[in-house]
Amino acid sequence: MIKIDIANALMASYPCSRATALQCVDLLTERMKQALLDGHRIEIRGFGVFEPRPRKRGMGRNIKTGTTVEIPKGKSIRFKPGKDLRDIDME
Amino acid sequence: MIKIDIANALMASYPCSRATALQCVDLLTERMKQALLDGHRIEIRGFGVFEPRPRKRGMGRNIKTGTTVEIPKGKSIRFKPGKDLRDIDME
DNA sequence: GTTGGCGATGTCGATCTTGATCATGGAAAG
DNA sequence: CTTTCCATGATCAAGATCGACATCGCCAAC
Repeated sequence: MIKIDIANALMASYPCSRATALQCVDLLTERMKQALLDGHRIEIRGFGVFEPRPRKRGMGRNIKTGTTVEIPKGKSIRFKPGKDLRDIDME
Repeated sequence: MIKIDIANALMASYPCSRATALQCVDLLTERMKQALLDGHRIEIRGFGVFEPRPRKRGMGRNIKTGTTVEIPKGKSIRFKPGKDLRDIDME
């Protein structure tokens, strides 16, 4: 599923042009992205929680060099699936 | 940031009632949730990728019992931040 | 059709995950 | 807007998983 599919889902419930639907999706993702970059946690009950976390790890590995490289950045976004998404049964 | 904040952001760009904005957000999250439960990967360039992954682990630990408990489930949703969200500098 | 974000690879250690419970607060109803 | 409801956070331990880097191919986005 890509952005267009989400837009189509929106169009199905709220009749509007595809361009409008895409802009809507883009707007929401952009807002969420900005909020995360701003360090805010996004919590959507029943879906999940996006949370910016400081990364404590400080090392990685480079294939070609084979040496341990330091990880300069110290943040990452963690997504914690909500109740509905955690209740997945393996098929 | 919670659902209402996202709805407000939508209302700011697309004048509509709060109820409509909330329904819109709820609709999108619901669609994404269903897609994930259906095993589909959701890829939004520049934001991130939601991907259902089979969990290979099969054990954990329970505090109260203090015993090793088996993890029955074998799936979880992984969110991989896109380029814009990975480029976070620690403040 | 063109651009460029994203996946996979390999290593190795820090991180995450699962479960149950109480408290907090997101979410929905009056 | 206020109140109620129930999902979510933290916790403990052990073990599996993720992550970063660089590059090419692929596909999302324009």
